[in-house]
This record gives sequence, structure tokens and C-alpha cells, in this order.
Amino acid sequence: MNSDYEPRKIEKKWQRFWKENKVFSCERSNKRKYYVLEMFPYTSGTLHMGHIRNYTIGDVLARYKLMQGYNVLHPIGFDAFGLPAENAAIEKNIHPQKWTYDNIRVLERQLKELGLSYDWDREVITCNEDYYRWNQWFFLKFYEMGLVYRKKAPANWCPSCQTVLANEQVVNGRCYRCDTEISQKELTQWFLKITQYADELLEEIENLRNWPSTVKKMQVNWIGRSYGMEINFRLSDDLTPIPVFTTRPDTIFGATYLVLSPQHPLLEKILVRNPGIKDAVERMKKDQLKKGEVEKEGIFSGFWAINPVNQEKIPIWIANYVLMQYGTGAIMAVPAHDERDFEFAKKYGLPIRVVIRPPGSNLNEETMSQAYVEEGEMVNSAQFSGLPSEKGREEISKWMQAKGMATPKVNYKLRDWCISRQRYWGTPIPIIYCEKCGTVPVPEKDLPVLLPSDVKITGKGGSPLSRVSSFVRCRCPRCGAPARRETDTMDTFVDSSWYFLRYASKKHDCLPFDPEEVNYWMPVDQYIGGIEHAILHLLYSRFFIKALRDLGLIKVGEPFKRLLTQGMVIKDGAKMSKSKGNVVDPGEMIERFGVDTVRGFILFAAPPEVDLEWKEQGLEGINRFLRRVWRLVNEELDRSGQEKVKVRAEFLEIYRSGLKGKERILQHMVNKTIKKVTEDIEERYHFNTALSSLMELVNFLYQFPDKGTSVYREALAILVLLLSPFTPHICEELWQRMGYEESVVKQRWPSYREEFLKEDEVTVVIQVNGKLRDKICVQAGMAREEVERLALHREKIKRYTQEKKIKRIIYVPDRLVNIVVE
RNA sequence: GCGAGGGUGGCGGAAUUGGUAGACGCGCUAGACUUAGGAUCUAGUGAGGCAACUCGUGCGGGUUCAAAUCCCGCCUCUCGCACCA
Repeated sequence: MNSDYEPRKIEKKWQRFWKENKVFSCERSNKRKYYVLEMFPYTSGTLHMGHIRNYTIGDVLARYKLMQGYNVLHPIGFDAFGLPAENAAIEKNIHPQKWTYDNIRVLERQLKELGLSYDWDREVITCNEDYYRWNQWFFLKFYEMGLVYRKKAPANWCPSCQTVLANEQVVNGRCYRCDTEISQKELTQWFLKITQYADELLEEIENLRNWPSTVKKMQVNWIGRSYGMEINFRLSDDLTPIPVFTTRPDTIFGATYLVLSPQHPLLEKILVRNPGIKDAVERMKKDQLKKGEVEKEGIFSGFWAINPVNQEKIPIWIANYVLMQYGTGAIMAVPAHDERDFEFAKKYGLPIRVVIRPPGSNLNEETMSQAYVEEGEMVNSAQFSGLPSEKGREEISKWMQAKGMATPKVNYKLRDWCISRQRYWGTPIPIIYCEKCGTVPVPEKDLPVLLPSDVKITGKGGSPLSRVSSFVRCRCPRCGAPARRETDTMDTFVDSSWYFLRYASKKHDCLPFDPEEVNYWMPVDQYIGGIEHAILHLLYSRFFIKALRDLGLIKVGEPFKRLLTQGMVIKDGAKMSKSKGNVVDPGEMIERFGVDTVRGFILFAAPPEVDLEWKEQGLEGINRFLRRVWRLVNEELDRSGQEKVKVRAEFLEIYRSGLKGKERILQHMVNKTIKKVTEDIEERYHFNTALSSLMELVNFLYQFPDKGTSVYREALAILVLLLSPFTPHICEELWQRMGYEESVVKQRWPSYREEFLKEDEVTVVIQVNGKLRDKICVQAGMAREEVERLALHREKIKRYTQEKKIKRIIYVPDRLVNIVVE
């Protein structure tokens, strides 16, 4: 019998076996389903350690659930549209399509080398015509529903990517992808009305019980719902209304000035009368494009406003700290009770008026050093003075509403999703512009609008498609007159918002998916990916699913039941990156140690949600462990011969009552390990502790004297089964060598029995005054009095209790005795 | 600034409900086998101390028979948001 562990050899063998026998292909059935999904890779470059970690975690779950008897859907595909393909075209003069497909081929090969349990028949590639045509189809459906619209608006423009970006894609004023500073550009863009779902997106977050709270919190903040009032101030000279939004109408009597955003429409009028401030306004506009907080700056507009509640005349300022995008682009400033207004008022010497008094104390406008933003008692507020601010807020709102001064208003930070991209490598937006008929959607029967292949990509001068006249020129589907096609393509986040539905229904061509299939498999039971998509992809997908539900295409309203955001793979304390030179090539590691070792290390080194420090010595540790397992099994085969080792499909000895001595201890050990591994996978995804308990079992088996018995051999078989989701190749090989014919994947996951978990003897800790002084070994379940008597008679304990009065004795059954003296 | 999550040996990390702190692995030390060992096996390994013991989970307090775990205050690190009215 060959007893060298040669990982590369057996890994190739079993990968071929899985493929040829279609071990992981799945069909809808009446079995319990389990849909495990990892975020699909973007098709640039090769796989890095982060991918490997992501897919390994998913693979453990998929294999475990298979052995648990679930009908498991575990698919993979490629996020294939996007800008890097165009950059490659510019830099290397390769067509984006060729570049993408070349990369896909490499990625496929790499993925297959990892021995992942994918159903490859369900592969989805988003740049394929049979995929992106459905993006267009959804677009048309959304258009009919009024969920998609076009408007001219200031857009986030990335000068490097030469395209606009959605709000979510701007991080600290920079492009989420290339880190270039974003500028604003007035453009006509297509938007998806995600704000229509703002309330539902927000409210359903709390039902996502198995999502990390950080991600949920981030989404809540991103949606940013706040309740308040829109109050109408007006200009003092004419009656032009100036609506402002506030969440604190209870502070309105403390409003000492008004502030307009430098982009406020009233500026037009103001600048006519007061052209001297134009430069300052322009400068403030620029300030607002900067990331982060800038020094507050403002200028008096020369105009005055009237406070509707007391007819007071207050100055109107223009300042860089008021954003046009939120609320009405104008605020009432209450410096005494708002930190920003306070800072601004101090800087410009504007009046401060206290209208909320902290409970039990007073505020002095002259001496206060910061705004008081908490609740309190209303003062200086006419008939509302004396009310608690919470109550006053309601009263004053009702009163203003009755007087027609204000209306209740809900504001969101979330804005509609801009999906237009002035790029080539994406889904063409299926719209035609006709002189006579205006904006006309491409009829469904004319889909797909194919992306032309003969395009020059230069990265300059607007959308590449606009220069392909054969694409642009078309006929109006309504009147037949010559017309022009939309040349923007869709944001690639559209592609990733529904790819998991396509997986669930292979090759359906009259609809984006077969609703029956999708209703069977959805929702995704476990989604795994990086935290960087906490907002972007995860919010867009949630929105998409809700929209498709409202279209009647699917039943579920949330796509991902449980979410795991895995930590990064770091080295020398930093994220792996080319610039730092700390990148570890997965291929090289696999070549040297084998896939099972790489997988094992990733799973063992840290729990999945925390960052993982890459240490080659750790790899050696796992490799050593696998070789120990290998040796343990092969030595047994050499000793007793293969035939004798083969045990029945049901383990009989390990579950037999009445075992004695060492066999009883082994039985206990095996049962304990089954329980531990099962619970660590099932409940906590703590694969590191699952593996450590398997290591303990292996250490135990090494020391076990009576090798060759049925109990021992069954223990080995169970070890192989328990280890198989983590390091499947070596386990398949060992399983086969043990004489089994069916793949390890097809085996039932071992179960444990409660009765064998109990220990016959337990160690009871003896403390005196809470300090550990001694330990005794007693029969499990021994009576309290008996244990206490034994404890008190120990020599070591007597030393501490002699001549002292025993106040009480705390007893925790089978664990601890604490003797409290004096 | 606001919000969230961390801080445990030389290192990665265990300790699931308050009940033996440091499982498991790495590293290290010693020994065995060996021509050899960067293979393998055995033993040891939180700190101090000859020992009995003492100290020990970021720091300081508290609750409790008992605290890494609960409470209060502080320090520090990471992440997210950053003028959202």
C-alpha cells in the first residue's frame, strides 16, 4: 500500500471524479433545499487569497449540508462587465471581450483546482448576451412600472473612469474603484427609483436576523430616514416662500438666521440684486465638492426672511455647510441648539437665543461654549414655553400645520440609483430617441439590444458607443422615422443584483428565470462575501428583489436570509497588495502544500469573520496534521488489511451501550467530537475550533493503545467523515482506501448520542474563598454531601480551613466546590 | 465629532449560560530515532520563585462565594459615517 501523502496526485484524481460523476449537480426536488452562495468574482486578473477564503467557507457549508441530506445549490459565475476590461483595451490593445473571456478561462481553471463543490452547469457570465438581455428586459418592465426615469441633475463624475457614478459609489468624495476625486457635472441620466422602497428597505432590516449588525447599521444609516417638518419662511420684501426642513420644530423660536445652500435656486435672484457676493458663492460651491469637513464659511445675502411663528425679521445667509441635495437646501439656524449653527454663529457673531433649558439648570447665551442639543424645557417660545421639548415638538407641529405654516415631512439620505454609465463594456440601455415620438423604449421583441463589437476604445471623448454610427442610427419603433439610440450602458451593479436568480434556474430563455425554480430555491440561505459590499451590492440586490416581487415574478421580498461577511487575508499586518509587496500567490501555495492544506489553514487560523494573518508556518502545521491523519489511517490498513477495516454503513460499535474501559473512553471522545464539530459548523461557523477538536481526536487516536478493534476503526471512519467538508480530497482518498465505494460526499453526516457524552468520572475543582486549591476526581453525579465531605478531608484544603469558621459552601454539580471561610 | 466592534502567553487564537484562564496550532526547550534532520516520535512550555506559594485576560474602581465574561469611568486599536439640518 502506498503510504506517502501526495496531495497533488490525489487532488487531481478526486477533482476529476467529482466532475465526471457530476457529484455536485442539483435539481429541484421535494427535499429540503439549501442555497449557499459566495459573491461571484469580478473577471479581472487571477484569484487572490481573499477569494480562496470566501469560496472555502462556502464549500465547507455546502459539503456539510449535502451530508446532512439537503438538496444543495452551490453555484458560481462571473461578474464580467465593467471598466477594467476597457482599461485593458486601452493599455494593451485587447478587445474587452477577449480580455474578459481570457480571464474567465484562467479563473475557471483556478477555481476547479480548489476542489469546490460547484454545479458548473449553472455558471452565469454577465457579459453574455443571454444574460444581459434580461437586464434590458427588467429595465423595460421597470420603465412600465415607473420605476426608472431620466432626469438632468448634477452627477458624480469620475474624470479617470470618464463616467458618472451612483451616490453609493462615491467614498469620501472619491471614486470607490480608482480613488480619483469626484467632480460634479450636470448631465441627463437614467435613475432607478430605489427611494420608492426606502421605507421597506429600512423596515425589513430588523427582520434580517442573521445578518451582521454592522452591515445592518450601515444600511440604516445610509437610508437615513428622519421625521420632521417642512416650515415655510418667506422673504421679507416679497412673499417668495423659503421652505426649510427641520427635525426640531420645537426650537423655531430660537432661529436667529436662515441659511441657503450656495446652490439654492433663490441665489439667482439674490445675485442679481447683490452681485458682489458672487465670488464667495462660487468658492463655497467648490468647497462642497471637497471630501470631509471643511471650515464653515458664509456670507450675508443682503436679504431678510420672516419667521412665520413670530413674524421676526432674520437675516438670510449663504453658507458652505448647507447641502442642496438634502431637505430643501435651506435651513433655519438655531445656534443655541445645533452644533453646526453654533460654530457658524460664533464665527460670524450672529445672535444666539436659548429656547430649550436643560433639566434643572440654565443656559447663558454669552458664556455657553457649545450648543445644547438634548431635550429639555422650552423657554422664550411664546405659548409653548414651559413644555417639555418632546411634547412641545408635537404641539408646535400641530399648531403650525393648522396655521398652514408647515407640513410634516419625512426625509431620506438615500437617493435614487443613477445607473447610466458613459462606458462601452456594459448592458446597452434599451431606449430610442425619436424627434417626433420622444423617448421610446425598445419593444420587448427587439431585445436584446446587442453590444456592437467593432468599437474603438480610447478612454476619451464621451461614451464609446456614441461613436458607433451603426449602433446609434436606428428607426423609431413607433413611427419608423430615423432615430437615435441611447448610448449609455448600465451600471454593472445591475448585473449583480439578480445573478443569483439566474443560477437558480438554468438556461431559461423565455423569461429571465423560471419562477417555479426560483421560488423553490430562493431565498439564498447563506450568502458569503466581503464587507465592502455592505451598502452597494447588498442594498441594490434587496431593492431589485422587492421590485421583481412587485412585478409578480418572484415570491420572496428579501434575497439573502443569512449573511456572513468574512475578514480580509492580511500579511505582516497589512492587506495584501502589490504596492506593499506582501501578496501571497495561491497557486504557488497549492503547488507546494496541496489544496487541502491551504483550505485547512485558512479555516483553522481564525474564525471567518475576523481578519486572517497569513503565516506559512501555520500552513506547515496543517500539513503536518493532514499527514498525521493520513498515516493513522494507512497504518491501520497495513495492520489489518483493507477488507477487515471496511465497516458497515451504520456504525455499530461506537454507538453500543455497555462498552468498558478504554473503548468506553474512545466512544465518549468520538461522540464528543461529533457534537463539537457539528455545532461549530452549524451554529457559529467556527471552523477553527471544529478543526482543533478534530486535532484533539487525532492526538487521542495516536495514543490509543488498542488499535485494530472495531471501535477504533469506526472512530477512524468517523474522523474521515467529519474532516471531509474541510479537506475533501484527502478524505475521499482515505475513504476509498478504507474500502468504501461511494464518495464521501454521499455519506450521512455522523450523529452523536447524548448518552455517550456523559462522562463516568469528572474532575471537581475545590476552591477556598474563590481560589483554586485542589482538584478531585469523582464519579459523575455524586451527591453534594459526598463531594463536600471528600473536599473537606483533602490535606491541601484542611490547611486553609483549619481553625476557621466555614460560612457556606457553594456547590456546582460535577464541577466545583467553593468553601467560604470566616 | 458620531456610530459599531476589538484589546487574553513570544505569535494565531480557545474559554457556548459568571464556575479549572491560555484548548488547538505555531514557535521555542530538552530527549529519542538517525549518516543527517528543516522528517517523525516523546516530554515540557503565562510570569516570578529552590519551594510552599504569589501574580496574571488594556488601565482604575465596583457587584459577587466566584469576573476574560456583569456594571461604572478611562486608555488604545480597527472599521464605518462624516456638515443629512
